Formats: sequence, C-alpha cells, structure tokens
Amino acid sequence: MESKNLTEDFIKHIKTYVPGVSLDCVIFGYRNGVLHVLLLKYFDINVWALPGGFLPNDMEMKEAANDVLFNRTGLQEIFLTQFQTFSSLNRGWDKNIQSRVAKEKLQLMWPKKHQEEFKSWFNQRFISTAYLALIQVDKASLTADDLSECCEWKPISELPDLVLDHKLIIEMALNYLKVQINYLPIGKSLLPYKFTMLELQKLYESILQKRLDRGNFQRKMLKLGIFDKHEKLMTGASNKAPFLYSIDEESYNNLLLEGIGFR
Amino acid sequence: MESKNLTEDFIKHIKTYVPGVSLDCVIFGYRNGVLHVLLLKYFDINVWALPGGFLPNDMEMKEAANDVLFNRTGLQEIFLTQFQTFSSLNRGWDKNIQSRVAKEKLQLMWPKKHQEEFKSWFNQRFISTAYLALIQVDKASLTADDLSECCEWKPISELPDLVLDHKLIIEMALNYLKVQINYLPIGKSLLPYKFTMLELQKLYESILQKRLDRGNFQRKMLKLGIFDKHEKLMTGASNKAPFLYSIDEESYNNLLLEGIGFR
DNA sequence: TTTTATTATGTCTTTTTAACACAATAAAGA
DNA sequence: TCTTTATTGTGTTAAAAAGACATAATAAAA
Repeated sequence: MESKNLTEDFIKHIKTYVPGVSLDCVIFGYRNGVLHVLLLKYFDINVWALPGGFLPNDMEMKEAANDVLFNRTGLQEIFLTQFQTFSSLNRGWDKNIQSRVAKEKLQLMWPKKHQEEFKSWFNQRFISTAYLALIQVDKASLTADDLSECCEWKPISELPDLVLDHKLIIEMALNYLKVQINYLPIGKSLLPYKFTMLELQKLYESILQKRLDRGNFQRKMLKLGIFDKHEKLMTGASNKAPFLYSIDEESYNNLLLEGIGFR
Repeated sequence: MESKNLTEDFIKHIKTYVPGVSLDCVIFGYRNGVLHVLLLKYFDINVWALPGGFLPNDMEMKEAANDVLFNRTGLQEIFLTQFQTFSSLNRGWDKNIQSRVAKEKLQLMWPKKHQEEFKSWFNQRFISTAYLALIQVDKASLTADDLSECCEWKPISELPDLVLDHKLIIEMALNYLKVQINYLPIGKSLLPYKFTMLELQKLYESILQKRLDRGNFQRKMLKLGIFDKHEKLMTGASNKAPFLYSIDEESYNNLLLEGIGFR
C-alpha cells in the first residue's frame, strides 16, 4: 500500500484533530473456542498496535471509535463502550524498545518536509480513551490502516510485542470484560446468530477463565427465557447433535439491565 | 477572598497545563443517613460546580485528582478511582443557561489584559476525566477554590444548578457507585472508624435505593469476618445500645477483590 | 425493679448452587 | 434396518444462600 499520500492527507488534516487526544479500540472476537483481539502490524517491523485514531474536532469520541471499528472491520452498530482513559506520563513512544523502533519507522515513512510536524505531534503528551468492542469474527472483513501492513486476530494468550502501553490496555479490557460479564451482551455479540449451548458455555469459560458444569450451565441459561430454539445441527459426528439457539433481542436487552447472573 | 492574584498565577502557569484536558472529582460523603456530594459555588451567582482542575504537564492524572481532593478537603490517601471520561461536543460552557452566566462572571473576574487568554482557554474543547472519591465527612475541612465563594456538601437528592455537564457526571458517578458497590470500600471510606450495623445498613440502603432486612443484613455482614467488635455505645435513649464495629483492614481488602455480595 | 425499645439471634421456608447421574436421541456405519 | 456411539438434555440429590418473620437478651432510663 502506498502510504505516502495518506500521510500527506494526515498532515493536511492535522489541525482538524484535537491535539493530545487519541482513542484505542480493544476489539474482541471469538474463534475456535479462544478469545482474540484485533491488532495491526506496522510496516516492516514485528511490532503491533491496537486499532485507534485521533479525535476530529467536530466529532463525538464514540463516533470516532465507531469509525475506527468500521474502517478495520466493515461493521457498524456493534457493541462498543468506553472503559478507561490512559494518561500516564510514561505511556509515550519511548516507553519500551518496541515503541521506539516503531516510532523510528513511522518517522522514516513521513515526508522530509513534514518532519517538524511529525515531531511536535508525536512527542506531545497523549491522553487516550480506550473503548471495548465485541464482534463476530466471521462477519468482519479486515482492512489495515495507512501505517500498517496487516490487520489480524491474535489470541489473547499469545500477544505479540505491542507499542506504547497497548499491552496494558488489553489487560485492562480483559479484566473489564470479566468483571462486567453479566452486564455485557457477550453471547449476542461474539457468537453467530445460531449457536449451541456448549458453544456459549465455552465462550463464558474463556472469559471467566474457569470451567463450568455443563448441565447446570445449560439449565441456568435456558431458564433465563431469552432463547429461541431452532432445528438440529449437522455435526458429521456419529452422535446426537445439539439444538441450535438464538437470542431474542427484546427480552435479552431487558435482562441485561439487571444483569445475567454468573460468578 | 482576593481572587485576582490567583488568577494571575493561573495565567502565568497556563502553559504548564495540558491543553484541552481537565478532570472532575465527584466526592461522596455520608451524613445523617443521606449521601452527599461536595460542590463549589461560584462567586456572586447561584451556580455550582464539581471540584476539579486542569492537568499539569508533568503530573499523573490521578495525582492531579488527589491534589484537588487534598486542596478541598485536607484529606489524602483516600479512595479515589477514575470512572468515566466526558468529551461530548456540547458539554462546554454554552451547554445551558447556568453555564453561560457562570462563564460571564468568570470572565469579569479575569484581568483585562488577559481576556484573550481567557477566551482561547475556555473556548477550547475540553476532555474531562471524572474521578470518584469516598470520604468521611467529619474528617474533611472544606476549602473553596479561587473561583468559588464556598464549598459545601449537598445531598444527592437536592442538587442545585450546575455548570457544564456536571449534573450528568454526578448521575453517572451514582450509577457507578451502585453497580460497583460490592467492589468499592463503601463502609470503610464513608463511615467513621467505629459504627453500628444499623448505620452501615442505612448507608447501603442510601446507595442501593432500597430497604434491606435488618436481621439478614447483620448476619450476612458479620459472617464476612471482617469486623472487630468494640464496647457498647452510649445513646442516651432508654433502650439497649448497639455494639460498635470497626473494619479489619487486611481481611477487608482481600474480600473486596472478589466482591462483597449485595444485590 | 420495672419499663422500654432496639439489638442480636433463631427458625423456618424458599431459592439457588453444585456435583453427579443417566436416559433420550440423532447421526454414522454396518 | 439395526446397532453403535457419545453427547445432549434433564433428573436427582445435597449443601448453601437468601428472605421473611419471630423472639429473647439486654442496656439505659424511669
């Protein structure tokens, strides 16, 4: 991808961004029983970053986060919530070796005549508000941004080297997800429209990081009265196939207000 | 209070603040069975605001919030946590009539020669991170800031007119308090060292906005094993006086990690 | 000593959680 | 068509927690 023109564009628009304010999106997806997070890889070096961006002067922050989400995944109207703001003095590009190398690479990509702008922009103190999004992996079509060579799902247990304080941000997002599990649309956002109870259970287990009793899980979930039961699934295995369920929007949303009880 | 000199001070230091970034503190206190929030009243007009401030370039945001807390209450090492960042486009001084009047007053207080600085500073878009603090009312000695004529506890059910989006911020803080009640040091932070079980129950009731059974509350609390029992209280009433309890730091902190179960 | 009113605890019922068991069943293969 | 398979969906119990209400102990005042 030719990044130079886009960089020029950015320079041209730099005055339209609120200085010192950025946002990062921790986009969670669930695949093969494992929770993944969406990351971007910078050109030429093995350093990754969260999708994010700056805040346009005339835009609501959530709207800007939504744009990031849309540009990386093609998805809109996705569950998205602010969960913490990061402002530490040592969260800048000099925080760790990966960040410093990445910054040098970025600077090389910048046009010679705009080096001063680069420095003053990237050396200022940034306050970044972090958002958490939950999406269905198979619905997303991933697109890298101007500074990155690719955009990939990475399992949360095998995170690569990350710039700035992005590792910390992901850890905090995971913790938020775990603590707030009863108030977030986990099943509806992370699973396909139809799913089996075992799939739902595995999802909960991967977030809570502990095993749950299958029978009890199923009973408790079904008793909530938020599921529609569908026809059977073809598994290809020589055994009984499970029922497929989908979530009834209205009763689900009502229930989330008081919380779905899992500990 | 002579505010002119302090204003000059502020102008002198304006370059030492991160532009466009502020912080607000929702400081909760508990008195006479009612939850209160600490507010400042601007000079000459009946408009109030949350204690807050700007972020010095060389300071961590939490440290700055701590300073606000200390300057208003004289207290340090208090429970303090970030809970949400407010960045809406329409949260500025023109949001409502109270804000506009307050801004005019502030501008009048400003030195003539610094009117330009005033305008550019107060007209920029501000991103404000809101903190929540829990303190013991009787330990705090309140001090107004340079722009305010007094600093007072206001019951959450009778909030006065507030500038900017401070009413919204307080509402969100209350909601956070309610949702997170099992993970926040409610009793230890808001009550004096020694308290009766009924006092603790009333506190929970004022946050959860519902009545709790006295017997069950007491048993559940005592079973947690985090209380030290003290000698009796003298009430002056012609009936049995209740025991006083205090909280054992260590076991309390351990327990908070998993949450104290109240719904 | 009596009165008083409130605490601290008791009892009972209902609900929830937890651990484990097992029959029904649908798909595959013979 | 019948058998094999192993996973689902439901059952069964025991233990724990929650909820509603009752009552005895008790400390202060009269």
